[in-house]
Amino acid sequence: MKLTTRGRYAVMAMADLALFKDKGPTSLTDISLRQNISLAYLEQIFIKLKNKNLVRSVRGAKGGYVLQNSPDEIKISNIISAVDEEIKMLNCKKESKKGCNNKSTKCITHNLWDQLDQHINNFFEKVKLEDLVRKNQTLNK
Amino acid sequence: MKLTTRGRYAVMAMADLALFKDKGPTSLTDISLRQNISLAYLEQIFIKLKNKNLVRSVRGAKGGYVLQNSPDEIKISNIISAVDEEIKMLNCKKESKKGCNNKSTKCITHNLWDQLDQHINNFFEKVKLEDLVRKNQTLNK
DNA sequence: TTCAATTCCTACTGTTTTAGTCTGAATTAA
DNA sequence: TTAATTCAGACTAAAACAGTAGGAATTGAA
Repeated sequence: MKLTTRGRYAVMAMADLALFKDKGPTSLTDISLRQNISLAYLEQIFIKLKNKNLVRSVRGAKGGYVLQNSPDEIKISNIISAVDEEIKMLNCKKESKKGCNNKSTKCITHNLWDQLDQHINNFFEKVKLEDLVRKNQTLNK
Repeated sequence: MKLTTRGRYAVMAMADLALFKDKGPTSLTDISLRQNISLAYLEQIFIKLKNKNLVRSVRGAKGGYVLQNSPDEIKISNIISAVDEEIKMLNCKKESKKGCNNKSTKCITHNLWDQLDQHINNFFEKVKLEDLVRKNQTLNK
């Protein structure tokens, strides 16, 4: 799991979409203004979200994007991996090509990174878009 | 917690040091050969480890580096943060300067990243250098 | 005393990633 | 027809990353 601001923007945008999901398609212009993210950058991000079937697009005037599933079905992990590609953050690629088999001193840290990666993935697997939106609403009270 | 190969190299090198700690100072040349990390790069990394008092240096011929504490007292988190500087991986800096107070939609993801960061820190807090070395030894059986 | 092994110090560099920008085309509601 | 939108792809500035290079200082051993 790679973690960049692009991933964070994606989560913010999807949360925004969730908040306004009852008002028809949400345009990127709106999200751009509300979340203060450059429109052109959002466009790039949404192409990826669309390709991964997380959102559906409505073209033309009054168009925008709509969530493909309900917020309680969308995992944060899906959003992040949609825009940030790679799942593994630090792996043993080099060593594994040279025959890393978990038995050499070189790969003494192999398991450690593996476990951490599982940890992070697990964390984002548990959190749904719905959780963020709910949290935001209570915070706004 | 930022996670790069530099941090991983640092952990590998420290683990190597732990494995050979009974044989006097370990030279970077040795570590370089055993762990297959460039000597010059190791030098840079060890300057930082030394500045953070994780290792002690012995200059001159037959010199090298020695762990400052016993492996069961050295947390992985200390090693990584020593060489990778930053603790926070993704924060709300921009927004916080503009008055992010956890109440705005903009910072809807604020808590999420905070929690994740705690998660990761917590993970590396629990693991000690000793754990890696022990694991390596059993794996070598 | 000399030499080789070592740490120490600092500057430089090539590559990749990141976070965008820019331009323009296609689509469609009003 | 027009304005609002998505779609597409090339381009770019800056930073980070991983590593190189060159040499100075220190010190154990021959």
